Formats: sequence, structure tokens, C-alpha cells
Amino acid sequence: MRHAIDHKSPIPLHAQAEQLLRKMINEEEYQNGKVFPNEIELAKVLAISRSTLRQAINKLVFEGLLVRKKRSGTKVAKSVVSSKSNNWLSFSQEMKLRGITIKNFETQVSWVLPDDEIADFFEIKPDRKILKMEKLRGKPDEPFVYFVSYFHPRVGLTGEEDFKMPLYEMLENEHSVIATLSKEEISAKAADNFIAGKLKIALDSPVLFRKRFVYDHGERPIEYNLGYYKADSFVYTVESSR
Amino acid sequence: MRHAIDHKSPIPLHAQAEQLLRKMINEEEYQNGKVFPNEIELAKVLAISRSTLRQAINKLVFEGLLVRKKRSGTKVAKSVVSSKSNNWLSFSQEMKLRGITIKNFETQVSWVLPDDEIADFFEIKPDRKILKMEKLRGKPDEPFVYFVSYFHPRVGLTGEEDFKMPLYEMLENEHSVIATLSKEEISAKAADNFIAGKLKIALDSPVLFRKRFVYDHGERPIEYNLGYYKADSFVYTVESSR
DNA sequence: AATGTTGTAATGTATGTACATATTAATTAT
DNA sequence: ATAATTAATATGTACATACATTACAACATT
Repeated sequence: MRHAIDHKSPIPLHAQAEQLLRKMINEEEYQNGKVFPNEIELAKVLAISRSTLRQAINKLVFEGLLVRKKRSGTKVAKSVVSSKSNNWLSFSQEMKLRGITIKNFETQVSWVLPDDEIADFFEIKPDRKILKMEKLRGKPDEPFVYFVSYFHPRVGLTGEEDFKMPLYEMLENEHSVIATLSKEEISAKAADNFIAGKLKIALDSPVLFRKRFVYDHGERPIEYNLGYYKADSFVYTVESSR
Repeated sequence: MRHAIDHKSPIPLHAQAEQLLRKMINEEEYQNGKVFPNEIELAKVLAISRSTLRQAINKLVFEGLLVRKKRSGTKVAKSVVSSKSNNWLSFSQEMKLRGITIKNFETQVSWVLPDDEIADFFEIKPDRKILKMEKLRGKPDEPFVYFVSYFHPRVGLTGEEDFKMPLYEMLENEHSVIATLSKEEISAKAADNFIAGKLKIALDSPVLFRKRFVYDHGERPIEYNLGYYKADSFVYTVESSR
């Protein structure tokens, strides 16, 4: 493996170790239950101290990606594997599964100044314009989702791309950006005037609101996404095990 | 405060410190943004090392309960009610973590005939009575969740149990039933008359609706649970990676 | 063959130390 | 007064070290 850790890098050693472990987690052998090298060995190989390595492992354990057991060692947690692939269906795929055919309409692209939350998430200055994409989706006469996405400048989108193809596929193929982590917050809201108009529903009707933060493998922010789903037309499913 | 930490206890010092911090988090002053004593001071007061204390703090930071900032110190994070998909904490525990004190009121237990969906899920005949539990939770004057749970007869609940203690703990300890898998469906709904009354909100107000199917290790159904969350008081968070 | 016993290998707990870094506050210079 | 500089302070990073605990494996005992 070489010592994949750069002691001169400004990136903290524990963070580098963490990244490295994430890569290992993705390797098939570990995915299949192979135990990791023990902490003392691994620390030696990486030329960092055990404490530092544990800092990295701890984070992944807390995230539920790794499981530690005394004497037996550290392994990739079982449950995570299944929930992964499930969760990464893009929206159109999710819906196809449910037997609903989706049309995309009113896709708009523009350059805007980020508000505070977005600038903060992207870690950019608020005077830097970013790409905003709006989408309305559903059956032709019956929109049931309204999306807004903002993309980090790093991604290199020009606004000329074909936003009709699956988004993450496009990012991966044409911009070499691989989304690997997403954090989502789901809540219920009453539709305000704007949303009610978009979704053609009454003011204050319930909508399912999803805020999504998407990161690449280095946990760098890529996309900030808001989704407003007409109630009853969308069910969010989560599967978890322990 | 005295040194609230017992060096002779079998409970690890960092765990004791963690408990203590959780208590502090519940205190109003910290809730309101007061900064914690700095690590070095606090470690001295508790008579543990800074490293050990940091272990405890780290955990709470990972959980999103605390926020650390250089020079400014450590504070309670602005409370967002959330539940990690991995986390098997019951709702009351989730809330306690967040420093919100929860009262349980109107806990009712009854024996009822299952409707079709439930009978189907439990794989039992619809003429067999099952245990139904209803709970209303929230702050004293402000209910924000209404729960209904149905339990499979196999679990062996009599209805006489103490439903005030954490549910899954109780099932595990007293009925040797270990919940290992859950499937959840989350959607937005308009409050009907019944729910509006329970949650003390207007008819048709948005609520977050969660349907939860819980299974044991053999994937046998254990619990069927419905939750109605007042909008704005509950955000469901999901983290997924690939 | 079933049951203890003991060794050992992994993680778990805990401390002490040192220096880095970021942010606020105070000071100084313009 | 305002800006630039400096100091102080809290967290952040990193290491070395020591001993505890647990669970499995190999062995010995019944």
C-alpha cells in the first residue's frame, strides 16, 4: 500500500487516515467481511500513532460504517452495504419503481448569488455567483415535485449541459465528480404562495420538504438541493438494521 | 458540582463524563447558549485528563449536540430534532439527547382487532386481538407527536408492562425480543380531525407521517408503528453513502 | 466428549505532553 | 478614529506510553 499518508500535507493526519479507510471500506474484500489490519499494525504501516488512527476509526464507527470487536478486530459493518445502493437511486428511478412515469418540465438554469446558508455550506464567499437549477416534475398536468439545486463552482458546470439525463450520471461522466455522501433532512411544511403555484395546489397544503446536502468522496460539498413534494404523491422509505 | 466522577466505578470515565455533559446540555443556561467551561478547566474539575474529557465531548459533537469553536469555546448546538437512520434510539431517547425534556401523556393500552394491513403485516388472522398502544408526547402544553403501535402476539406483551421506559430496551430485557430491522415510510399529510385534536393544531395543518415496520433478527414482524409529527417540531435526517 | 483453564491478541481506557491553529481582544501605529 | 499588529485563549492535532478488558483458541481436566 505504501505509506499513503503525507506528513507534510496541511490535511490533518487523522483526516487523511479517515479518507484512506473510506477507500478500504469500498474494497470488495473488506466489503465481504475481511478484517482490517489491527490498529497497531496499521498505525505502523501508515506511520502515524495509534491514537491518531483511532481518531479516524472512531469517526467511521460512529457513522456506523465500521464495527469493532475486541479480539476479533475491525470490520465493515454489514447493514450499511444494503442501505447504500438502495438510497442512491435518483428520483426518477425511485418513481419508476412505483410504476409512475415521469416527465420533466420547466427546467431552468440561472446564475445567482448564494444566500448565507448556501455560501456557508459551499464554503465560498457570498459574492460569487453559482449555478442554480430548477425543475418541475410529474405527470404532464399534475406536477408533484419542485426541485431547486445549487452546484458548487468546483463542479465546473456551465449551464449548457443536458440536464435531462440522470444528474449524477452526467456529473460522473462529464465532470468526473462522484457524489458519495448525502445528508438529508426531511420535514413537513405548509405550501407557501410560490410552491403552491408551482405544484398547483392550495395555499398551506401539506408538502414533504427535503433538504439534501451532497458531498464527494473527500466530503467536499457538491450540491445543495431542495425538494418540495406534493403530499400523497411521495413516500420516502428508509431501511435500517443493526 | 463536586467531582461528579467516580474513579472507582466500573463505568469508564469518559462515559461518566459524557453522561454529565448530557445533563449539562439539559440545563437551561447552556441551552440558551452559555459556553461550557473550557476543556482544561473542566478536566481539572472532574479530575480526569483532557484527552478523556475530549473523548466524551467528541461523541456529543459527532451526534451534533455540541459545537466547538476555537477560542470561543464549546456550546450546545442549536437544537434540531433529528434521528439518524442508523440510530436505534427510541424517540424519547432521541429527544433527551437533544436536551428537550419530554413528557409522555395519555399513554393508553388496549386490545383490538387488526385491520387488513396490520393482519397482513403480522401474518395473523384478522380475528385475533392484538395489543395496541397509543402515546401522546411533547412538552406539557404542547404535544408534538402522536404515536400508535401494534405489537405481534408473539412478543408476549400483556399490557401491564411499564411503557414509560424505553420501549426497545423493555422488549429486549423482559421479552427477549430484539428489534434489528426497520422499514420506514415517511410522507406529509394534512391533519384530520382526530390528529388535529390530539396535537392541538388546526384541521388540515401539515404533519409529518411516519409508518414504521419493525422486525426481529429473523425478519419476523414485531411492531407496526404510526407516528404523526407536528410540522416544524420534527426533522428527519438521513445520511447515506456509497 | 464436555468442561474448565489459561494464554494471547485484539480493542478499550486513560494519562501526560507538546506544539499548531484560529479567533477574539487588546494594543499600537497610522 | 481607523487600521494594523500583537497577545492571549480556547480548541485542534499528534505522539508515546501503560494497563484493562474481552473473546477466542489452544490446551488441560474431568
